[in-house]
This record gives sequence, structure tokens and C-alpha cells, in this order.
Amino acid sequence: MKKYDHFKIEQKFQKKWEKEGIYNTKEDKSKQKYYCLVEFPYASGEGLHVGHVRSYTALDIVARKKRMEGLNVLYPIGWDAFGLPTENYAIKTGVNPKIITKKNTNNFRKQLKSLGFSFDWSREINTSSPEYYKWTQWIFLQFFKHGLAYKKRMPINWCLSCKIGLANEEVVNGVCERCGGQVEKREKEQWMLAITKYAERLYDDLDKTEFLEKIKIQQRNWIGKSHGALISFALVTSQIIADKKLQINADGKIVLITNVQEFRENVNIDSKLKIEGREFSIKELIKFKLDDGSFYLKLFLSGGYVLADDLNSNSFILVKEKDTNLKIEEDDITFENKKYSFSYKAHAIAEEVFGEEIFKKGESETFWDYTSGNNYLSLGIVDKNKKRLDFLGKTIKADKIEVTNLRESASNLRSSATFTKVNVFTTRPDTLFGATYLVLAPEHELIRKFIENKEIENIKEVEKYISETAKKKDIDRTAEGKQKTGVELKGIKATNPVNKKEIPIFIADYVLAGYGTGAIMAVPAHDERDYAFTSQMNADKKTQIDADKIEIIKVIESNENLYTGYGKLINSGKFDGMESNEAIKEITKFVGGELKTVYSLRDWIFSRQRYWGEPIPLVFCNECKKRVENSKLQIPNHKQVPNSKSKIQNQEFNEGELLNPGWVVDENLPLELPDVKKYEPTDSGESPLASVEKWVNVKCPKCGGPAKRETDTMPNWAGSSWYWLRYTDPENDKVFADEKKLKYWTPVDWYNGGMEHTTLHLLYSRFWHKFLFDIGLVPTDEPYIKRTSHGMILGDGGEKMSKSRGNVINPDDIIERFGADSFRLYEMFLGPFDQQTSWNSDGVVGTRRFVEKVYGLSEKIVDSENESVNNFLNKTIKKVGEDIENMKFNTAISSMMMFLNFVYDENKISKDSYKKFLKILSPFAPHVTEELWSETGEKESIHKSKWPEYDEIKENENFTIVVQVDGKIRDKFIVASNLSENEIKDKAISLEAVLRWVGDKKIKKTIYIKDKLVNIVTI
RNA sequence: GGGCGAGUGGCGGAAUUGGUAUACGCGUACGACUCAAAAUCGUAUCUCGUAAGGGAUGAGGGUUCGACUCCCUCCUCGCCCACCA
Repeated sequence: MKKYDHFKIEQKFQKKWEKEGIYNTKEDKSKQKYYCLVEFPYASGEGLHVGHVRSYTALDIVARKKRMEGLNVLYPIGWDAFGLPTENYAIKTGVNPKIITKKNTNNFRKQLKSLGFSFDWSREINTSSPEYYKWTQWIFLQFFKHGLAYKKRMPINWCLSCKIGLANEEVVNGVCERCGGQVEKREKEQWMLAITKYAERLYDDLDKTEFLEKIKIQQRNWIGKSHGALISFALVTSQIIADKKLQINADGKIVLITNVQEFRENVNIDSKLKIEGREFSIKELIKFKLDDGSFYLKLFLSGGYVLADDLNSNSFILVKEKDTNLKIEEDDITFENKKYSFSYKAHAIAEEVFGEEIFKKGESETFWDYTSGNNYLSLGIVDKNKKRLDFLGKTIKADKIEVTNLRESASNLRSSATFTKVNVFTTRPDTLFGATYLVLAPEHELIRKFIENKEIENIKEVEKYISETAKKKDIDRTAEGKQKTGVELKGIKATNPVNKKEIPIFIADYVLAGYGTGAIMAVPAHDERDYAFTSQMNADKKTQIDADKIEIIKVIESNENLYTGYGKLINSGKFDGMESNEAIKEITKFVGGELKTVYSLRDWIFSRQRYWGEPIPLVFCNECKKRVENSKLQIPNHKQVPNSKSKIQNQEFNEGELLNPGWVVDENLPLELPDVKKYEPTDSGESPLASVEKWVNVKCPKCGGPAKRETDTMPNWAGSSWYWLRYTDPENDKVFADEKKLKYWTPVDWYNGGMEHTTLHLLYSRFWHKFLFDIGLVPTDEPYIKRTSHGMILGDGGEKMSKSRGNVINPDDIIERFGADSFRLYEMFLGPFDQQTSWNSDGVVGTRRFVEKVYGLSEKIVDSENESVNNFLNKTIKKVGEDIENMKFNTAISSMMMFLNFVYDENKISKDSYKKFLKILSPFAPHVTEELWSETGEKESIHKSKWPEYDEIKENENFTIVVQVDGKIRDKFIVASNLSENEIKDKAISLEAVLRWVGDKKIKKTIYIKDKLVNIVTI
């Protein structure tokens, strides 16, 4: 018997296959396609991992089987080449990442080829090659042009000792992964991709896919859909205004307020005024602020009164609104049926209302200003020193009048509408009666404005808390068991809309700015976090809230103060007795809230302050910024991306340029990475590209003026977000892939990868694909039909393989010792493909022995074999075929081992059966089967042969019937399948062992399971 | 805290429309071959018991003629997410 020399055989066929290109694929309309995809590797310096081998072998088996079944199979490979380890290595050594990448991919390619995968190497791609990233950049520009990319200040992780920005993945347990140093947040302008606009579709369309259920679940959890309601809480700054503080003078027009400044600061749209015993509510409040920080008020009151501020005399003027009633018709203003030119008219009104001495003609000017949104204007007058202004009349429709000239004269005046409400998102509107305070995230935009307008009393305390929060590391902010902290916003209250009770407002960092509206209603009796916060604030004596008294849903058995479940409402006014699910809808309706679905998915931070990534092909131009700002172009407000290629091309500025004034696209692609001297980010946290002046300073592609390039690069997820599309047409330099080729090959039929990519990569790539679908560039709205994940291979002790633990297995060593075929078989034999398992190098000898036995099998070939061998083979063909489809590679292999053992026992096999066996083994062990196949005299490759059919097992086969008495096995016998149920029962009951066990007991019943078992039940 | 998954020999694991638990492989022991070793082949290998037989699939309970499989309670481990309102 000749010796099995794996090295010789594997080398021989790997060369032969490559030379003949037998796995290279072309579009062939006559054949059905099948697209197998594995996650392309990041070619690190550490070389191939056994985990790669597991994934690639599995789909190689699938690809080979599908080919044998006559499908046109695309099984491509390439390199995900932008990444941190390469960059970090470059920083350390100063070697250009291109060179490192080249070296690493060469090594990976060699390693992959030594495993005999049936990749179509002619389609190899590399995300770091300009030919490839040209299209990554191009797709980014499409996002930009459609208004899905925008710049925003965002915190980044900054390592204090490495002095570089870290990706989230590099921050492990709150410290820098590389050096273990402290990480803090730094704010920086970042490019964002608006993936949240696709949240709903990314969620819903999972139903269209055949992803493994656990993968769908993980995606759904990541997107984080919750149903709830937006509820508005009106703000009350103060109701201090009382009779004694107001005086009306004799003619009834001048109101004296004892503390005008206090009144100015505290009056609010929800304030109620009492003047001479008469109550007024405020219909509209206009607050004008001067540059020195002081401001003036104009209040439109119920009953048609207007309360106008007079700073100089520390008084307010109360007038009847109808005195200043204005109507606008065309260009002119009609005032009590007389027509005046605009300016003249305004003065006429001023004289009439306030007296000529206040606004002398020629010394004062008229102006318009915005008050409540873009559609309404008020007419006003400002004195010549621009220190005093007033309004004359109620708001009027603005779209009928020309305002441009008049705006300028008041340009040093800024209007600021007072904020009147806070929106909160809650999933539990049914607990609204228990809402005893509001909490805003420290980053909530209202707080800045409260501070600006001096609407809070304890500004210093609040500012201190905000800055402390910003400095906190993530880990401190979220660590479990951490005390909740917060500060009350004194001087501002909110009104609970359901019972009109006044409740305090806090800021606290347990409320996240990025989720919902960044504000919550706190229901301590029904929410754990609110309960904890309340208890802690009570301990600090900062609030009066008593959790006991606000319980609204009572659970009979529960005597706790906290209950987070659902139930029947109590202490909820007219909603008492209503079930939660109904109350959610009813209470929301009652308070004028809006049922809403929110997603916890955040927009994608798309900037990295790094060298080794795709440059972002945008340029900043000051001149274009001005032109955008002066243009009247509006950003279209569409909910869905339009399915059109042309719309955005007809304007001078595209949507992205309008959205990000000054940023213009540079369509001269690829925008290549320039060479740099050093790969570290700059001290200011900019990417190394910022130091390449020649590259940074460019002519604006739009106006030709001086402009600067964006120096951030794209994240390493970018290139992998569309790579499966490029495989269909990897060399095209006109488009990212030819439409017809995309149509033939996509979507991917089966995509396998690691569970660790289930959330980010899988979601990002689905997002890009959907966007490309929306703009008409790909034929389907989902990229992958089936997605599976292989389980992780742990090291010997059941721990994760890692360099530091020293338990990393190098595939090269295994191939050298045992050969690629045995290695592949062992990887698949290890355990269930989708579950984690641990590696044991000693185990490879098992599959090696199996391969050797296969190698010697030809000695058993005879002219006529036993029928039982043929039957066994049929069963095995069936099982192997099914197991491959179901990813049960381990049992497929064990069934082939059983067959082989059986043949060795029988000591004979026909040539025909032998060849069939080689065929079903060939996807698993492609080299040795090819060798043996050629030895049978076949000229064509076994991998081009047809997958064998199997015959259903013949009817007259015998079965073993197990006989139980009272559920315990007592005997078994072999029976031909043509016996009837009664015959089998009779035979069972007459067995000696059965008679012995039944004894004198009476037989209650006899259960028969076809071809399997008889159970005799006694009483 | 939430989601997902898993607990079966010394080890990786097999067995689910509920029907012979421990397939297949590793390891180990003994034997054959050999001067010897390796390799190979053969036999054995859950456990108690001489045997007949009994017990065992993380623990405990339930449903059933019959449970690794279904239901309930609990424990342990892994992965992912984590103050998501």
C-alpha cells in the first residue's frame, strides 16, 4: 500500500486548479447562480486564525456542493485592509501601512491557498487600493449629496497618554486598549451618516430575510424599537405676580411693578397676571434681547390688552390691543381705513399709542422682526440709539410683505421666544398621574437657553453639574450601583398635563441626551431608575417627593413602593380601573400627546482622526459657505430618499452642500491618501493628513477659490459596507459594478460570518445597500438572503485564543503536520458549526486517520459488493447532503466515518459506490478525493462531477423492534417491514423475556410505534 | 439588569413531530505485530453490582405507557448589550 503524502497531493492539485482556473466564474444566463459569501479577512500581521478556516471551509463545502449540483457558484475573497493594527504598527515603526498591508495580504493569500478553498481568485479585491476606495468615496458622496451626511460636534474618546482619538472598539472597560491609560471625552466636529432615517426599514425588512433567528433578534435589539408617547409638559417659571406688586395709575394705562427686573425674568407664557383684581392670561409673549444682556417684553393678554415694557421708567404700559390693531394689505398697511406708507404709518401708530415724545420722527426707525416662526412678523419701532423698542400690534402674516430692508435696522436686536414646554418620551403614559418631576439630560438644549435667559435661579450649581458630567468617563456614568446624581432647576416648574399639578425639574446624567427627547417624566413609583433617583435626592434633602404617596397602580400582593409592571390604574382620576394597555392610549389622547415609536439606534459617526482610511472627498470653502447662506435654496424636507438619480444634479448646490454650508464635494476620484512622514494624529487631535499642507490646501472644485480638504478619514467599516457588490465586477472603472452583473449575481444567497459582526457590520452594510437601492443603483433592497454565524473556537482551556494567553493555533503548523484535508475535516468535525467549541490539536489525528483510511479504500474495490454496503451508502449520501444544507457538518463527517468503518468491516465495495463516496467527501477533503478520483481513470476534476443521487432505502429492509414492558426495555427482535401491526404485537408479547416481566399482571394496553418499538403496559 | 445560547463519559460531542441515551472522534487500558519504539490492527472503556438487575443527560418537581427532548421552579457557565424612559 502506497503511503499517503498530503504535501505532495495538495501541492499538486492546488497548482493544477489555479492553472486551469477551475473555480473562476463567469455570468452564465443558462445557469442558475448561487452566491456564497464569507466575511473577507482583515489581514493582520498575526496571520490566518483557525476561526477564519472554520467559516471559509464551511462555505467552501457549500460552494463545492452547489457547483456539483449544477449551479453557477460565485465564491469570492478579498481583503478588508484598512484597520487599526496596521496603523498602530505604522505609528510604532514608521513603515508605510501600504507596505505592511502588502506583506500581510501576501501571507494570508498564501495561507488561504494552502487550504484549497475554491475561491475565485480572479475577483480578489482590496479595500485599501485606490481602484476600490474610489468607489467607497463615490458612494459616500452619494450619501452626502442626498443629505444623509452631516457634520456635528460629537465627543470622541481621547487617550491621555497616547494622545490620540480612539475608536469605541479600542476603549475596553473605560481604558485605552493599547496602553491601558485613561480615556476622556473630547468634543470634535464629526461627519455623521443618518442611519437612523433607515431605522424602521432596517427593523421591518428583517422579516424578508432568512437570517438565523438569533441574528434577527440581535439586530432588532440593537435598533431598539419602543412604542410610547410624546407628552408635552408646560413650563411655569413663576406666578409671583400679585396685586400688591402691581399698581395702575390714575389714567389706567401705566402699570407700576415694584420689581420690574424680577418680573421680566420670571414672567412666562403660563404666568397669570392680576391687575386691579382682574386676571389676565398671557396669549403671546415676545422677548427682545439687547446685546448688553438686558431685554424687553411685550405681552399680549387676554381680553385684548397689551402689556408693553418701558425700561427707562421701570414701568409697563397697559393698552387695549384694538388701539394698535393692524391689518396688512399688499405693500401697505391699513389702519382704521386709512392708507399710509409703511414707515410713516408706523410712526403714526406710535404717536397715537405712545405719544410723539417717545418716538420722534427721524430719530426712530421702524422694523419688522420674527416672533414666532418664519411665517409671522410683528411691526415694531426702535429708537435712534437702538436701546428701546416697542411693538405695535399683533402678529401679521409675513408672506405678504417685503421685509429685507427693514430687518437690517434691527440687526443688533435678537429675538428669543420663551420656551414654553418640554417634550418627554415615555413608554408608560398610563403612569402619568404618578409623574412627580421631570428630568432633563444635562446636555438638553433647553438648559443652555434657560441659562442664557437667566430663567434659572441656581445657574452656578447647574453649570457646575453640567461640566462635571462632561468630564466623567463613560464607565463612571454607567457603572452599576452608582449613585444617581442631579440638580434641580430652581425657578422653573412644569405642569403635569394630566392633573395640572406643578412639579419640579431636575437635570441628571442618568437621562441620556441621545435617546427619545433627552427628557423624561419621572415616575418614582413605577420606574426603578426614577425610584432610585428619588430616594437618593430625598437623602440629600433636595426634594420633597414622597414615593409612598404617588403610587398609582397597586398590586395586591406587593407592599413595595415600586411596581414596574402593568395593571389596573388607581389614583388616576377618571382613568381609575382602566387597564394599562388601554390607559396608555387614552391618557395620551387626553393630554394631547402623540403615540410614537422611537429607536435607540444612533446616527453613525463616520469620521476618524486617522491616517489609514479612505480620505473623505470633501473640501471646505469659505466663499461657497457665504454663497450657500445667501442663497434662498431650501433643503428639501423629504422623509424618504427619492428614488432618482437626477433630481439633485440640477441645482448649484446639492443637498449635502446646503445642509453643511461651505462643504463641497470633490468628484475627482479617487482622492488618494498622500504619503506622510508620521502616522500619529496631531496634538490637536487631527488626523496626520492635516499636516500635509500641499494636500490640504486646494482650489475649491466649485468656485476655484482657496479651500481646504477634510482631513478626517472614514472608519474601517466603510470598505466592507458594499464589498459584496464589487465582487460582481471587481475591475470596472466606470461604475462601482455593472448593472447587469449586479442583477445576475445579487443578492448574496448565503453569507456567513462572525457573531461579533451581527450588529455593526451587518447593519451598516444593509443600510448602504438600502440606500443604493433607493437611488436606483442596486436591484434589491436587502443584500443577503441567508446569514449564518459560526461559533467561536476557543483555545485549549476553553479560553479565547489570544497572543497574551499563548494559546493561538497557527494553521500553517496544522497543515504541515496533518495536511489541509485533515485540517478542514477536523475544523468541521469539532462540533456544531454555529456553536462555540474548543480546539484540541490532538483531535486532528482522528480526521487524519480517517483520510488515510479513505486513501487505502481502493484496495477494497471488488466487482460486486454487498447490498448492505449500497444501502448504507444511500443513507450516507442522503444524510451528508441534508447536513450540509443545515450546517451540520460535524454529523455529516461522522456519518461518512461510519460508512467507511462499515466498508472496512465488510471488506468490499464496488467501484461505483467507491466513486460516489469520493464525490460526497470531495467538498470536505478536495485534494485527496481529487487524487483518488483521477486514479480511477477519470480525466475531469471530481469537482466538476455531478453530486450523486441516492435511492430510497428498499422496502424489504429489516427493522429492529424494541420491546418494552412498562417503559423499560426488555428485549428486541428483527422484523421485516411487511408484517402488520398485530403480527408484530403478537410476536412481541410472546417473547420469553416479555412473558417473564409481565408475569401474572394484566396487560392494560400495547403501544406500537411503526418500525421502532412495542411497549406493553400492565396494570 | 436585559437579550441570546449552553449544561450529556476523562475530553470534543451524537440523539428532538417525545420512542434502543452516550453515535462518531480523541484519550486511556490491555492484547497482537516488533529485538524495541512509533505507526497500525484488535478488545475494552457512564456508573453500582459476581450476576440477575438497578441508577444516571446541572438540581428539584410535573405531564406521559414512555422525557436529554415538553411544562414549572432553581443553579452554573459563555457571548452580546447595558441607566434606552
